[in-house]
Amino acid sequence: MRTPPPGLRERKKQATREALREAALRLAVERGPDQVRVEDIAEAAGVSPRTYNNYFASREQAIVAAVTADREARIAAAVAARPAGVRLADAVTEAVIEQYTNTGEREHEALLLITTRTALRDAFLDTAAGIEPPLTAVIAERLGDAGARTARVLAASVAAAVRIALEGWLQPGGSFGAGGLVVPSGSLPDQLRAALAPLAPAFDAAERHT
Amino acid sequence: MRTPPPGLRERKKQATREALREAALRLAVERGPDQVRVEDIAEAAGVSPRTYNNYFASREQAIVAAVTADREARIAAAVAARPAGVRLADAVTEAVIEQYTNTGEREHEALLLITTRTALRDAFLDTAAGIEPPLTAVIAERLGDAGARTARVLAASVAAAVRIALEGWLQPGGSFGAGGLVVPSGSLPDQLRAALAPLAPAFDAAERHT
DNA sequence: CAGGAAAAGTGCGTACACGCAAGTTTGCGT
DNA sequence: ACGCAAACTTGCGTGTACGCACTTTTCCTG
Repeated sequence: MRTPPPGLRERKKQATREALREAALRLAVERGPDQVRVEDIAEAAGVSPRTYNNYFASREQAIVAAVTADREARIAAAVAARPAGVRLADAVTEAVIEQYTNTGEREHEALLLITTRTALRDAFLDTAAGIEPPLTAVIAERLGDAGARTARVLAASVAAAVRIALEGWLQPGGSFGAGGLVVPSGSLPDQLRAALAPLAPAFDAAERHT
Repeated sequence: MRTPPPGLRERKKQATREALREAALRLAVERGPDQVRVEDIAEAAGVSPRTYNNYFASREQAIVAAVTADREARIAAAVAARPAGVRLADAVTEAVIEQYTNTGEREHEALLLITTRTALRDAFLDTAAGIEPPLTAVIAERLGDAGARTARVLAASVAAAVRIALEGWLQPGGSFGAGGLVVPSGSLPDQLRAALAPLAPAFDAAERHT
C-alpha cells in the first residue's frame, strides 16, 4: 500500500531539499553561521532565493535539517518495529534513544557549531516537535481508535520531554545554585531516559485501557 | 516576599505593553487583521515601530496577547491556591479549565476574529506554551527538589495537552472520517478534560514518589 | 502521444525582525 | 540633591519571510 514508486517530481523535490541542507551546513561550517545568507545557500544549491523559502521557513532550518535529517520518521519506524509484547513506554523510550545516539562524526561537528549560536540552538530544539505526528500515528495504532486523542497527547508529551532532555544536554555545565545540589548534565541517553521516565505511568495506563 | 512596590519603570513598561495589545486588537477588529501593519499599531500606541518589536516578536503576538492577557500567571496562582490535600492532577486540570472559561464578551468576539486567519490561530495556539514556566514552578514546589526535572516534563506535557485541546476546539466540525466515528468537537472544558486526563497517572506517580 | 491540469520554480515588491549605536529616562547610592 | 549606571526607547540599515503573478516542468488521461 505504501511507496508506489515515487515519481520524478517527488525525487526532484527531495534532491532540492537535500541540496539546500548540505549547502547550508557546508557554508555554515566553512565561514561561520553568521556569514551565510539565504542567497548564498540558494546559489550554492542552484535554486533561487525564493525557492529556498518554499522549503525552509527560516535561515536556520536548513542548517539544522542537515543534522536532523529524517530522524522523526526513523523514530516512528523504530517504535513500530518493536514486538507488540513490550511495554509501549519502553518501546518509545528505547526507540528515541536509539535514533538520537546514532550520530556520525560529521553530525557531532555540526552540533558544536549549533551550540555557538542561540538562533541555531533554538531551531535545533524546535525539531524535536517534529516527532509528534509520526509518533502519534504509531501510538494510535497500538491504542486503537478509541485512544486517538490520548495518542496525540502522549506523542506531544514525548516531544516536549525530548526537547527538555536536549536542552539540558546542551546546557554548558552543572551550575552550583545557591543551596542547591550540583546537577551535572549527564550523557544524552541519560538525559532522555530521565525526561521520559515520568511519562511511563501515563503510557501504562493508556495501554491498560485498551 | 513578593511585590516590593513596583517602581515607575516597571509600571510604564506594563502600560506600554497594554497600550500595544489594545491598539492591536482594536485596529484588527476595526479594519480586518490583514489591514493592520505594525507601524499602525505602534503609532496608535504612541511608540516607535522599533519599540513594538521590543515587546512582541511578531505582528500577531500583540493581537493574541490582548485575549490571552496574563492567563499563565493566573493558572499557576490557581493551582497554588488549591489545598495541599487534593490530587495534583485534579488541581491542575481544574485550574486550567477555570482560567480558560473565565472569558468575557470582548474576548469571545476576538476569538472569532482569530479563527479567520491561520497566522493568528497559530499565534494563539503558541500562547499555550507560555503556561509551562509558571506551571513548572508550582509543580516543582509540590514535588520537592528531587522532582525538578519531572515537574518540567509534566508542565510541558500539560502545555502540549492544552494546545491540543484548543486545536480541537477551534476545529470547525466533526468530520465523518471513512469508517470512523463522528467526533463532535465538544465544549472547551470537555476538550481540556479529555486532553489532560491521560496525564493524570503521570501526576499520581510523581506525587507518590515524594 | 497529444494536450491540458497540477505542481514546482522564479522575479518582484512589501512588510517584518532585529543588531547596533546613539539618545533619553529611571533608579539608587552618597 | 547630585550624578552615575543601568534600563528603556529610538533611528537606521540589513537581511529575511512571503504573497502574487507568471513561466517551466511533470503528470495523467483519453
